[in-house]
Amino acid sequence: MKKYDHQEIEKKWQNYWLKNKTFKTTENSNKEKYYVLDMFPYPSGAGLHVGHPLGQTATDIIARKRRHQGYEVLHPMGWDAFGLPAENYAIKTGIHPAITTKENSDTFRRQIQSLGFSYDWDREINTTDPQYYRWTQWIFLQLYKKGLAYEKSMPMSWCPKCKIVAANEEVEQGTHERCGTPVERKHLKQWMLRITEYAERLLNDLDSPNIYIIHGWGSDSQSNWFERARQFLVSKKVRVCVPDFPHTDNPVYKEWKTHFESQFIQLWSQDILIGHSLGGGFMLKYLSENDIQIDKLILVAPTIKDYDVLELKDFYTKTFDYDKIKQSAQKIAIFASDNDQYIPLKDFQFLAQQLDAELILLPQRDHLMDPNFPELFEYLGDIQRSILNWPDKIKAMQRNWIGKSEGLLFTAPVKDTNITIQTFSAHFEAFCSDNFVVIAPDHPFLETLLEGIDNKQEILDFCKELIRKRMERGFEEEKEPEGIFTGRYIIDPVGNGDLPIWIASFALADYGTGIVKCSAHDERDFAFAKKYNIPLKPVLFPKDPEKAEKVKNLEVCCTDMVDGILTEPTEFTGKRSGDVRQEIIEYIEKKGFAKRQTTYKLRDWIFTRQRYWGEPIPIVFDEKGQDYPLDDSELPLQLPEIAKYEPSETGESPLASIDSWVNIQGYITKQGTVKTIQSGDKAPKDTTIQKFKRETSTMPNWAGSSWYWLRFMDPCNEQEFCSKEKEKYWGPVDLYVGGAEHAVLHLLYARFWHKVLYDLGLVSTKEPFKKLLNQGLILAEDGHKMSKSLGNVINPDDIVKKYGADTLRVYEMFMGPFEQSKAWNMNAVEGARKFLDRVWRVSQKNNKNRKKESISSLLHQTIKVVTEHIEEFRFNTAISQLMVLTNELTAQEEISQETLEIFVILLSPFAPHLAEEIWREILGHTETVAYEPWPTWNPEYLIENEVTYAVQINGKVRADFTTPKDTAKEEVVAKAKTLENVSKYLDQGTIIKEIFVPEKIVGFVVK
RNA sequence: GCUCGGGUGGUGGAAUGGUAGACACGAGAGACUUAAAAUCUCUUGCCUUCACGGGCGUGCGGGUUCGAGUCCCGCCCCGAGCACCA
Repeated sequence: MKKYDHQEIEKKWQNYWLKNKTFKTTENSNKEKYYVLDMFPYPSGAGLHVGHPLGQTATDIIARKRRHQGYEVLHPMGWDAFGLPAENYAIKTGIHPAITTKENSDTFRRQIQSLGFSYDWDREINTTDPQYYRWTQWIFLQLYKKGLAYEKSMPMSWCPKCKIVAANEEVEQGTHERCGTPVERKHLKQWMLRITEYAERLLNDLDSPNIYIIHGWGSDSQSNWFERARQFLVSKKVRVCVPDFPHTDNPVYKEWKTHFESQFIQLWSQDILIGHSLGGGFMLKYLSENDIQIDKLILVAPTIKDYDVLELKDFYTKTFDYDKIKQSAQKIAIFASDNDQYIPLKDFQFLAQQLDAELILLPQRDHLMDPNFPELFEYLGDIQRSILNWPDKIKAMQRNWIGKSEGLLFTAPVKDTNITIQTFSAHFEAFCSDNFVVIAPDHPFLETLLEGIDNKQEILDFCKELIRKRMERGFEEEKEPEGIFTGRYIIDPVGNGDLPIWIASFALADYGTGIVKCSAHDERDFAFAKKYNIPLKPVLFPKDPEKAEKVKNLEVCCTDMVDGILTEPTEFTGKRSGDVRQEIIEYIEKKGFAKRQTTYKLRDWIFTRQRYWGEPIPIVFDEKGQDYPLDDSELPLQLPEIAKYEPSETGESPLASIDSWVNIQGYITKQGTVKTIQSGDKAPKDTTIQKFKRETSTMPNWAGSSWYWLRFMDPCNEQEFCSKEKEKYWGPVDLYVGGAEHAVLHLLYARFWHKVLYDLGLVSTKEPFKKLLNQGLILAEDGHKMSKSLGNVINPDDIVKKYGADTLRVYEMFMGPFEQSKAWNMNAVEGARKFLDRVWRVSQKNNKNRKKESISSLLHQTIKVVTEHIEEFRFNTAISQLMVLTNELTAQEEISQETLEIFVILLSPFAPHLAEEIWREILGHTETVAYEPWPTWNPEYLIENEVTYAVQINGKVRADFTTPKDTAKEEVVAKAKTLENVSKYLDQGTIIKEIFVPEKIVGFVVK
């Protein structure tokens, strides 16, 4: 027998796949598409580590299985190659980062190819390629033109020794991690992106919508296309509700309103309302009269007046509040026909105009009642494609990061001045206790506030010291808060008198308004007040008299709001504070003390780095310092060659030192963009040649990864970043797999850019990644993280060489649940190899003439389990099922061609080289196994002829027996009673209950 | 503190409320071999029993149920992420 020579086999088929472009993606619109994407790696000098193939094997298994199942699969790979390591290496060695990047990506490509992944290498992209980053720059310009990019002077961490701006993650405890020098704060102008403008949508779209379909006059949930639409949405796993409204022939608006509201607790801002005919009219009236925020309003042949039908009079006010409706929904669409027997076309046009709605006109379709409604279903399909299927953990992290909180904004005059300040409070239940105010030491308003105070300078110096200490502390929590009195008071709008304003070390300038009203009922505020002897007035007391006494004597603060009682104002006395939140808001708002306000923790995105190795920002400044976007024809704005990679003395990017690059001549086009011009050339008519300076900062390395999944759809397009047609076909990414470390930054930035492109009409979905999964961490054998310094790093090359790529793939998939961290185990690697050895031996027992098989039940069981478990990302159990089958086949003398073929196809996603070898060399096929149809299981074969019953006495198993499958219940129970170890127990009492679970359990309850 | 996971043999891990421990690693025994490796077969949660069997077992304490690793209530521990967010 031939030996299983993994080195020979794997090399052979890898070359074959590459040479024949076996995995080249085509765009066949007859097939259903599937886009499966890995988070593309940064090609570091260290090469691939064993964590990379974990996610990549999983996506490869899915991609291969989908190809077997007849999908058109997009499965690409590329390099996120801008970034610090290559630049730092360049500073040290003088080697151009492009050279390092190329070497590293070559290594990565070789390593990835050695694992047999089925990527389409014709679509490989690299973010540092000018043909790629011209589009990164182009998208930046779209943001700029939309007003989403702006310049702002920001304090940055500056290392005086390295003369370099350090990123936050490079600063450790106030010192530069590379050289240990304390960093300084330096104000530098930075480009910012207004991600905060999208905060609400980034938050809301994490939740999936509810869709409501509202029927019209004389119909119900089963009429027209409603039931089909419901089924369609249910099949796409969208929550949908099609209520039946009362008295449909004689509808009453009030009744419908009550009924509609009974269908939901609250309409959320991601919800979608679809109304047909009178259902549309109902929605128009409802949204005119109620303050509702929804995502989409879809009106299908809506009625906008009663058309003198008596029964409908109740639904139409004289005019709808079109502005209010417009503000209720993010998007409004109207489906209508030009030959509607009830409604004239001009009414639809009028409505579309009033609502700024998209009018989708379908010729000759009457009142749109046909159950077939492909246009609407396609529209709903687009909605469905935007709904996220992400781990709760990642969603929670994003919510946390966005950090929405709703509270009250109080406005108060400052005593002895003519200025007012605003304070934000999310926990205002104890507002009667507010006794002092704190302001952040770095609050920009501080100077103004202190105007006229005697010891102003002393206070400002103290603030400086507080800020210095905060920097030094870094991410450590403060042990003891510090502060100083400003000498100012506010006149409390809610009537607590004059409250002193303190500067407090714990107050944050960039959260809320940076100023807080404080009370005795917050642990931190309480500690601060005690330290500085600020008088306190507790108003909430626990029911426990002993505890209440302690609060009264200011020994402890009471943070337990639910048990507390608000003592003033009297309206609330005797109520538990947690129950009166809403009442308090109304009370305060009514009295005009404060306004509702929502704040977010999310900050705008600092989009510039003073570095060389990044995308140049395509902005220029005229001699007055006014900024202009470069004209599209100027893209890509290429990185110039440079002699020294160090940043300049002033903290500017190294690019600033290249005069010939920075200083240019050009003119302003009619569109307000700037085109450069060679000296000596003439400017077009009506324009003048001016001097400009280029922006010298580069983009952060998150930029290139914020849209790359779109480029994979159309990687060679020179006219657009991606054609609309291709985006419509491939988008969104169906499955996205990568490390959880990107839970917030990358995934939030990517969603942000995608939404901007969506708003510009350049992509068709609101969200880029439909399903997201994070692979678990692979730890070293000792359970610690793998690291060079510990010397416990496993290099995939070594495993591939010694055991083979298929072994590595099977091992990593068999280690445990995909999303869980797990430790490497060399013995288990050998176990995976032994499994493949056994498969190899089994394959030699192939007999082409053999027909019948005695193991068809197990075979079909295996098809079912492997098929289902791959889909559920339960690769470990899928493999264990293949092992069970292999062990059974090992016991067989010979194996039929058919059985072996099925087995090989099932194995091929996991161990593609071995599967291809058996498929071609043993089973004798001439084409690749990769596109063979995936086997299906026959439920009939799953049924065993014999079943085993367990017999339980009072829930404990006492015996078991096998019997033919169809044995009647009475017979099974009777047989169970005769068993020796059962009758023994039955004799000890009387049977008070018999339990029979078909094909599983016979139980007796004996007393 | 908040959020999200998780706790099952010596180990990694399996178990739509229905025979806990599939599959694999490790360990032990045997077959083949001069021998070893490889391969194949058997055993392997703990306690008890010559054996049949019995008892105990899924972090802890309760509950629901004929029956709970699984569902409910109350805790403990571990991991990850966020955190001076008013």
